[in-house]
Amino acid sequence: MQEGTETSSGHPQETRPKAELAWDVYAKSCPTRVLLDRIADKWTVLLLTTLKGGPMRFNALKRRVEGVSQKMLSQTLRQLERDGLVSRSVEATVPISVTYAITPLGQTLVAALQPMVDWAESRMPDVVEAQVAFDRRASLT
Amino acid sequence: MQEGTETSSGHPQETRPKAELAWDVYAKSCPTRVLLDRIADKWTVLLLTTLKGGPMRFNALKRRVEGVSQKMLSQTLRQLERDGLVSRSVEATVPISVTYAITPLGQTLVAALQPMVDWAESRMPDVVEAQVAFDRRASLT
DNA sequence: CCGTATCCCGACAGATACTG
DNA sequence: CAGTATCTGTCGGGATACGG
Repeated sequence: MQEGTETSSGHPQETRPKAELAWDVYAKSCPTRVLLDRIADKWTVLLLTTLKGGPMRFNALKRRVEGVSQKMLSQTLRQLERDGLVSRSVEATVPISVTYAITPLGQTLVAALQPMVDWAESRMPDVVEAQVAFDRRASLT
Repeated sequence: MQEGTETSSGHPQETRPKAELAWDVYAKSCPTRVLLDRIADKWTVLLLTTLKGGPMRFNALKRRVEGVSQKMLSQTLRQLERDGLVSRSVEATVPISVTYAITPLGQTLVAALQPMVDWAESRMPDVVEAQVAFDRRASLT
């Protein structure tokens, strides 16, 4: 396994064994970074919001999200399970079936993310407008 | 320039010219992904919250954030400026001086991000606890 | 059906050196 | 001081194939 296995580091691309300060990103205790690394994950939010609608099986999720590879799906789900945001239950049917569900903790996260989503929906036009203006200015240089 | 130059695509790693559906990540209009790509950016939130405390010069920011390279700093700042979240003003002093400040729009984003930050601070212990439990279970396999 | 293991490429961060 | 240019290594993550 190549990625997503670090136990508690939190620095995705730490490649400096020499420095003793090891650039603790901003302050001594900045839990924001840790959370951010999770949210930054391409599929985390998508899966969490999807599971908010109710428990789902692996392949159902795969179909619903559509674009996620098996690798990323299982990888992300395991991450989420490890973080206690999603629960995994196995039923010993003939072809084994696994169901994923959002946990209460996961629900609180989704709720906390809502203002961000709302912001995106209401303010994104402003951002796009700003981008267009910026690009126009840049292009006529 | 190699990265962060795409004008309106929004898909960071689109490498499939064949498919006509081109996996629009989840739904037809999902501004969440666009915003997420911005927030996922390693330094965006950090810079935004730093600038919330008041305007700053380039090197001042570089010192304050500590860990960011010139490249990533200038790159991220330009992104933020393009998105209309940060403003850039140049004073023609002898050694030129440039000041960055957060815009009103940027402030609304920071505000919208606050619940997420609060969540991180209050619930992160739960997450860490879940991780420890998960890893214990995994290790004794 | 539910994953894990392997291969491989492109994106992107960091370091360094140079310019206005 | 405020950047840009380039080079390089590392890692995310898609495709594929295989195991329980």
